[in-house]
Amino acid sequence: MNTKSEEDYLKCLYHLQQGKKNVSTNEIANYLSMKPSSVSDMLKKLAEKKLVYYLKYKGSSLTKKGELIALSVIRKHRLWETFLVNKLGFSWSKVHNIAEQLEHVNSEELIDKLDHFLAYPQIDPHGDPIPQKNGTIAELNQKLLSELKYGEEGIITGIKKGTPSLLNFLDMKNIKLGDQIQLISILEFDQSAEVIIHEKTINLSEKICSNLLIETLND
Amino acid sequence: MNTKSEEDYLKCLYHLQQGKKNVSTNEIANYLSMKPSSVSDMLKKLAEKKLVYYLKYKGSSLTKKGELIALSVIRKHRLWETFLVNKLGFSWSKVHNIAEQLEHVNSEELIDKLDHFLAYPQIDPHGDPIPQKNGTIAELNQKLLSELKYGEEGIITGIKKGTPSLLNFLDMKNIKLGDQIQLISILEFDQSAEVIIHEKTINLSEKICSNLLIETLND
DNA sequence: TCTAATTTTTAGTTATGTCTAAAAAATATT
DNA sequence: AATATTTTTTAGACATAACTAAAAATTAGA
Repeated sequence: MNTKSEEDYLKCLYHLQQGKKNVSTNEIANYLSMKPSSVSDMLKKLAEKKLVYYLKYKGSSLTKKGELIALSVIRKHRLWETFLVNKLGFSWSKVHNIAEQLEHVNSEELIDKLDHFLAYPQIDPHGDPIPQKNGTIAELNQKLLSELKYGEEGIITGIKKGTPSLLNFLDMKNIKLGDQIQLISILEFDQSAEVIIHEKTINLSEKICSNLLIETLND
Repeated sequence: MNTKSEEDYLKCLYHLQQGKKNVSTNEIANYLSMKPSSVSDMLKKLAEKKLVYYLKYKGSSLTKKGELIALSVIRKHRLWETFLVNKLGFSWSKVHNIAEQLEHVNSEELIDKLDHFLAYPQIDPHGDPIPQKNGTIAELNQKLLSELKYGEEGIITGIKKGTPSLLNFLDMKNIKLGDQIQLISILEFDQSAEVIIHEKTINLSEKICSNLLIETLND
């Protein structure tokens, strides 16, 4: 088993590594709010355990083994966030710190059963994909609501241009980040959209559709 | 905040202290699988934090402050066990180790919301009472099924004389430790009992009723 | 290319929480 | 009551994971 600290480093490396070959010691220190010297020590240790590639002064990256551990921690984090929002009624924005603790609870059976209880969710309430048990993870795929295909669904993850009037409108309709939304059709005469949200069909104007960012899954 | 280690000592002290004034260093060491020297060190530290009373060579006991922390940890432990069994479908006997980890997750809001989600349970799946938020805790109150009042309910927590044939019978009926049971009435002619279990009414013979231990709550 | 600035590592320190071994106190035995 | 046994504490060591300060390597600038 790995310590909480090791898991935090692996997860951090996973996030910082996206699209790069190597991550610098300073970047990690900055991300984790630690001193570079502490990071050097830990990288040496993780390299000995064959969880990261590490060349002095040249940065580090995850090995396959390290990546799988990082993904399993991220999986746990995102499943717990889904639980906190969907089952306990937490708001989107308050779950991160709690999930940071829960992600280090160690029991494979617990995570399997939680996954089942949540009906095998694919995306967490922030719209991030949940890694599967085998380590596969769907790619992020953010589009405007107006760009969805008919029938396609996803999670509202952002607002392109957040004018107060738009935010007010969303607030009034009780539409929040993290809500699931499905596009039914776009009406030809005004480009407004029929969507299903909160299990009801409503109509959203073209202006709204071209400002809501939706996270969909690749098949 | 307190460390996981401190919380473990406080909880241990709470359990060992039941009915006694003082707990010896060796008892604690034995319970926690640690060396007495380690326990001495920690007791000194907890005494400084005013969580335990501690007189060298004379044993230790919880202060009011320490007791409240112990109760809050036990509350978390038992709520999580209830969640694991009732919501995730774990068996009674496999939840302890997982709850030992979950009980140290630190978020008052999380526990409040979990309590609500579980519909404010009073007893955990082992039949132990769940401390309330304010630190009150119901007394243990184990009786034979045959001793319950009509309408009284509780949780099956043990078997007085576990003959194989009784265990087989319970197995066949799918009656397990941790199941909720309510006594409806006892029939006069053979002392057999009408009970509700698993939301169905069934009849149990006198022999069974005088061998099943039921944990009830005091009002 | 040679120095200056930046990044990274090493060396040594600290706090937590465990351990072993030895000393001290309390309890039990004769 | 004096000694033996048991319990408990103290003293010193170790691992983990952070830190500071200084040294070394790398990168950037003139």
